[in-house]
Amino acid sequence: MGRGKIEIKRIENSSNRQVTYSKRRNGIIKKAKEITVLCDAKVSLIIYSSSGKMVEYCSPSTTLTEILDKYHGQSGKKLWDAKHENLSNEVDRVKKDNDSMQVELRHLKGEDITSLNHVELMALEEALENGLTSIRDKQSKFVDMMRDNGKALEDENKRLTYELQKQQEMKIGENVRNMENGYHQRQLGNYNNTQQQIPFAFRVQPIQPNLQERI
Amino acid sequence: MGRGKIEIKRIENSSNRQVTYSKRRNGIIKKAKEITVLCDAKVSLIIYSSSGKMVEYCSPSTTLTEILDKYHGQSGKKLWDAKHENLSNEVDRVKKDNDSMQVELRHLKGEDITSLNHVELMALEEALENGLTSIRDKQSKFVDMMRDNGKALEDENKRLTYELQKQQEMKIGENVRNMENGYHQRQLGNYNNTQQQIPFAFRVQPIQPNLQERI
DNA sequence: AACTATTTATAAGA
DNA sequence: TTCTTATAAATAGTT
Repeated sequence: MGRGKIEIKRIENSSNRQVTYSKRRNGIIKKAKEITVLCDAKVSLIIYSSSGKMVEYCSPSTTLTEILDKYHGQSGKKLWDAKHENLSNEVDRVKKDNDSMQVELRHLKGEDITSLNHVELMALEEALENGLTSIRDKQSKFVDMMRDNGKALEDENKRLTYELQKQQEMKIGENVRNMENGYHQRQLGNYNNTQQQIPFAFRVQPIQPNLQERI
Repeated sequence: MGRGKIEIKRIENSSNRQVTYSKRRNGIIKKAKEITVLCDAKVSLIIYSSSGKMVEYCSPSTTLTEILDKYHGQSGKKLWDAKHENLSNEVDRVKKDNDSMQVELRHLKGEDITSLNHVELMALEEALENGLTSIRDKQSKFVDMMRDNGKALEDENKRLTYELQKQQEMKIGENVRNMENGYHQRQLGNYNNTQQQIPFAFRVQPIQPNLQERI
């Protein structure tokens, strides 16, 4: 039905194919609607283009779910039963895994071990010892790090204290010289309040400990 | 398309409706086949007549299940009933449990602990120590039991040896008396083969250690 | 189910 | 994509 007759085989020209697809897709959907109205039929129609785009028609009197339910009943084919079974199996499998892990965990925590034999207990003991070793290792690294850090802070503290002392002494010396020279001092504060008298660039900044690991 | 134009509304005459249904149903299926071939499309078409009879077409390149999978993904509508939803959820939930147990197990085995902080490590260490304590406790009970059992066996052995000795001596004394009395001895065996000469009730039975727990 | 007049769908072109 | 139109195809009513 068109300017020329066409053979029913794949249209090789892709834009022609696309055009024909749109036209015929609309045609089929129209036909589906018509048979639904004319003949009281129920139709479910799902079409994917070669590019994967989907269009769907389902008679307004029903739903896809309902149609598929009937389909399931009449065709005898398993549609989602297979899926259901798969899911069920997966649940079972995962639950089994779960249980065995739960048992393992309880054993590692020293619970429910009455049923274990000597060899199993030995293995458990070894696993626990290994775990403990790893964790204590990690802990001791942590402690080392803290100690090193503390030491570094201490050293920095000493250095800063020394710097402050020096600055303070310098300042006092200068003031004394200024006073000796008859220089007018506007600054009348306590000389012990050293922070006020040190230029900003020399003020103590909190150091940022280079903790690579969380505390 | 026919001898006359028809309005698209339900055909009241039921036999006309049935005839039109057959014709148009075939027409749609033909169209579905054609678009499948011409345009590389995938089509799922399910039609129910008003009497409930079903026909189905599905492009040969695919399956209804596959189409419905895609549909499920693209439309976002849930075709699978509550049952499936529940199962899906359960799978997810159980998998989540699984994952967290897996992590816990690995931690207890001293693996993947870089991400843990000090407090978490302390907790882990404590758990491991508790586990180790339980298991060593159990182990030592087991050793005690073995030792007790060994001791019991030893004592029993001594008692039995003593009994045997006594029986043997009694037997010899009896035989000697018999010989002195001129009693005919049919039995000419070696007297050291004591087992043969002790009444059944006195024979040594292997004792069954009362091990309530498996070894 | 077959026939066929007519309507409808659509291929090709714009 | 959309419109146009010649033609193929579908089908309503009839036999």
